[in-house]
Amino acid sequence: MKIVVVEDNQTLQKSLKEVLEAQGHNVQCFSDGASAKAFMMVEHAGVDVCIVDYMLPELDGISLIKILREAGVATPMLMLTTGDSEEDKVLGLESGADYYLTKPFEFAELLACLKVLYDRPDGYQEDMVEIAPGLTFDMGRRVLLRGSYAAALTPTEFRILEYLVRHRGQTVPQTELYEHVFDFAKENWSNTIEVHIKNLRKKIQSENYENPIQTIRGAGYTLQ
Amino acid sequence: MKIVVVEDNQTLQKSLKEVLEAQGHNVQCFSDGASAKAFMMVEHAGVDVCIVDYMLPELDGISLIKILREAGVATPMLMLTTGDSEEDKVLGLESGADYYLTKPFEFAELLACLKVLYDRPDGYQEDMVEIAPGLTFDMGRRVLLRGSYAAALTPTEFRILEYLVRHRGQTVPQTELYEHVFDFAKENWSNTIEVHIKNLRKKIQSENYENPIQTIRGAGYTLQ
DNA sequence: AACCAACCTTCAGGCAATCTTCAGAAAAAT
DNA sequence: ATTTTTCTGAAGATTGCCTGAAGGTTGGTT
Repeated sequence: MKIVVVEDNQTLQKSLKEVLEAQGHNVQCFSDGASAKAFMMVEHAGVDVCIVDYMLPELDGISLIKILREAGVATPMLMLTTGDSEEDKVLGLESGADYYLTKPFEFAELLACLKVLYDRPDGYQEDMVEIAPGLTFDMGRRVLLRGSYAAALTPTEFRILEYLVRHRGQTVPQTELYEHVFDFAKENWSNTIEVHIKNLRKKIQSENYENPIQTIRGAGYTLQ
Repeated sequence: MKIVVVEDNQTLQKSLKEVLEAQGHNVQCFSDGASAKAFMMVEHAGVDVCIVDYMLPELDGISLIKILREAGVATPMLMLTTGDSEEDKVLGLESGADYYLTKPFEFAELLACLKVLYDRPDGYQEDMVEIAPGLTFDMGRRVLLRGSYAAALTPTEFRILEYLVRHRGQTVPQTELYEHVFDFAKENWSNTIEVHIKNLRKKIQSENYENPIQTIRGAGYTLQ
C-alpha cells in the first residue's frame, strides 16, 4: 500500500523507508510538516496510511494532522513521539491521529499497528460519498455535487456532514455533534446545531427524495 | 456507553469503574478472564468497549480476546499491560486488540483512547438483533426493520426494548424496567410501562408470528 | 359462580424536544 | 475599511412523546 512518512531524522526516515519497502509498500518521505501538508492536501486520496513524527520543522505533527483533518482528509494517521508526557499523547489522539507510538519502538510493532489501521472496516478513506440519489458529498473539495453543479458548504456544515457520514446509519446525539464540531461540550444550551442542520437539509433537499438526515426525537440525527 | 472492565487488580478495577462511571458510562467489571468470557459470549451485543488486562487469572487477556474474536465478537478491545516487551505489544495487537496501553497510564489518556475506539466509522459493532422472523432491531439507528420498511421507536420504547434484548430469555420485572428506563424506582404506581409495552407490541406485531414479548403474570416480561 | 388482582387498552392534556425564522455579532474576504 | 459570508442566540410555532385516569379483560382463587 501507499504510505507517507513525515520524519525529520534522516536516519530514522531511511530505516522506515527500507523496512516498509521490504514489506512491499510504496513509501513517500517528507522531512518537514509544510511539504507533507502540501502533498497531502492534493494527493491524500491515493495514500493509505500516514506516519507522522511529533516534532517537525516548519509545521509540527499535531498541527499537521489537525489541519489535514479539518481539510477533510480522513487517511489513517500514526503519530511517532519521543515524549513520555501523557498530555502529549492525549493531544495527539485528539488532534485526529488514529494511533500513537513512543520512540524507541520496534519495527514489528509498527507493522502490527499499520495492519490494525489499514484493516479497519470502513469507508473511512472514501473521499466521495453518495448522500442521496444524484447527490454526492465530495469531502476533498468540501462541496455537494448535484450533476455538474456544486453547492458549497460552510465550515461548520462540512464538519457536521462529515461526522454524520463517518457515522452513517447511526443515531448521533446533538451533544456528540457539539463535541466534534466544536472542540468542547456546550454547557449553556443553544440551538446552533439545529440551525446548521436546517441549513444543511436545505442544501441537500430535492424533489426526488426525502431528506436523508432524519431526526430521531430524543436521540439525535441519523444520516441514512 | 456500556464498558466491560476485566482487571484482577482490585484497586485499579475500582478506580477504573469510578472514573468511567463519572463520565456517565455504564461499567461492568470482572476479575478473571473466564467469567469475562462467559459474559461476553452472551452479552457482547450490548457492550460498546472492552478494557482487558494482559495478565489475568483463569484466562489471560490475549487468549480471551482471541477466543472472543474467533467467536465473531467485534466489540472494540483495549488492552492494558505492565510489560515493556515490544513482542507482547505485537502479540496483543495481532490477537485482535484494537488498542494497547502501558501501565502506568493516565486516565485522560485512557479516555482519549476510548473516544478514538468508539468513534470509529462502523457497522463494526454488532448492532442488529433479530427480534422475530423478518424483524430486526437496529440499535444504532434505533429502529425496527421489517424488510425495507423501518418503524421508528420513541426514546422510552427504545430503552425498554434495548433492556429486554440485553436480558433476552429472562423474565424482567416491571420494577427493574422502571429503574433502567427512568433512573429511579417509582414509588407511587402508574401503568406507564404497561402502556409503552403495548405500543412496542403494536410495532413488533405481524400476522406471521405471535408477539415475542410475553407477559409472565406476577413476574414481568420476557423477550423470547 | 363470584371475586380480585394483575394486566390491557384507549385517550386527551401537558410538556419537552425540535423546527423555523430572523437579526445582530463575529469572522473572513475584498 | 468595507463588504460578504457565516455563526449564533432569541422567540415563537410546531410536533410528537409521556403519563395518569378510567374502564375493560384475563386468569386464578375461594
